[in-house]
Amino acid sequence: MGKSFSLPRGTADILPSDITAWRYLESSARQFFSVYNYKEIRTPNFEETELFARSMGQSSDVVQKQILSLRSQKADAAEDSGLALRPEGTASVVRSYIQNNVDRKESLSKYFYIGPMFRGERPQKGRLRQFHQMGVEAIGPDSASPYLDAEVIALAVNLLKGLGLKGFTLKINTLGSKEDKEAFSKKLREDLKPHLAKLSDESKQRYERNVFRILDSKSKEDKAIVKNLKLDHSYLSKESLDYYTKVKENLTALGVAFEESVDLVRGLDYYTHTVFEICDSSLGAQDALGAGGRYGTLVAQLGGSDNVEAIGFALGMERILLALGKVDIKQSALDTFVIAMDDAAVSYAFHVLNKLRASNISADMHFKGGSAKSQMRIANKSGARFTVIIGAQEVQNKTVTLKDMDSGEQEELALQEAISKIKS
RNA sequence: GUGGCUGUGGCGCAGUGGUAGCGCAUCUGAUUGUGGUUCAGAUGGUCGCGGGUUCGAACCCCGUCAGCCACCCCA
Repeated sequence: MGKSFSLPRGTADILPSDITAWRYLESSARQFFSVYNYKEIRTPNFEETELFARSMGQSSDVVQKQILSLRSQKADAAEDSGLALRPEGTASVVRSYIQNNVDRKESLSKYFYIGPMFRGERPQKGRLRQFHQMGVEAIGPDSASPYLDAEVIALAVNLLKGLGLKGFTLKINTLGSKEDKEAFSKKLREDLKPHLAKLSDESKQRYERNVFRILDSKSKEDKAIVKNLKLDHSYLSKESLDYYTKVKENLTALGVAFEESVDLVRGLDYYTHTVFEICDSSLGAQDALGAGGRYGTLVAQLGGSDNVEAIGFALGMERILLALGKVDIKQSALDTFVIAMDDAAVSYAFHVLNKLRASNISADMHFKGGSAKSQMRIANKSGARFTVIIGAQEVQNKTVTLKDMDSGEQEELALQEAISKIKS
């Protein structure tokens, strides 16, 4: 026996027994994306580390602590390659958009992606180091429309509903323009200053690094202080407020229920204006099924044109699956299981197996033989609708015995007859 | 990254100092070529890994790895 290996921390095998749920999730999602006219894009699973730092924000925890860097064998052992596994999808999609000069080809591009993401966090329920997200990005000079904000949010909500989820809530907020955001950040610092001593240690750090995060602190003291600030949208420009009002009107028109939450902020720097979050309380601490928002300046920040805006969201697929619980979808059953009653019948049974498959009938058999009883047990466990029994008699008569596993009835037939019966 | 809890046959668990059991699953059998129920029997574990204490450890101690829950962070 050699050394045995186990999964790297925070990763998971998706076994055949899990696949049904995954495929259900993916195919429903693709259906929704297609209905909303979003096209699939596939980007590499790794990029230049700098891309993530510039997009998500140098100070964000994801960039500071959770990036999994690649190390080149050619370089010194200590030297990293400047490449990193992607912690999210947006940066790559925007990079690709810019690199391919898509803004010169069309005024609005609607993309979706599905794939693995990587973050070096300590694993817990709903949080893995390799996890999967599916998301949408609408990018282009024409993307600055409150209708598009509503469309993107509605797509996320309807997709989750379509999967059968019910217990989730949508929260929305606006951060305003880049200028508004800066003004708010300043105001927040001033308002919090008198309370600084009473804030939790984490929030003291947040005060310096990213004040907004204090707003969704889980500490009781912090919550009380934040509540007392009586936050509102008074720092917003009229344009930003009007835009936000439009988004809400459009959501209502689409029948999308939402909660407004002035203290909803996102951890990544690139968000401006509309932000939203979809939570499901059944999930525990990691309760965000998905989140997204508008990013007004990201494209320019990454070297694209100034007039190109974007909006998008990402959904955590493992979390959706957790929230769905046991997905009850019938597995596609095996059509037939072939049984050889004795060694002499095996080669003819093998021939029959092949004929069945050639006729597009799913079929399997147990090559190791064994008693008729044990083979029948295996056939039963396989879930096959029919058993095709081959013994001396069938070999002699060039026939097969076809047994219906539900009714238990069986009859000896020519192979062609059996095939048409299975297909009917 | 921090704290708490956990780690025993494939799975779920019991066993808290004298070298391991239970349920499910698996396999075999219950008259000659036949399943799902039932009955009888059988296989399977150096008790996550590495040290230590002890005459003796699954059980106590230390370390380590992994999982879970919370913090943190975020999808």
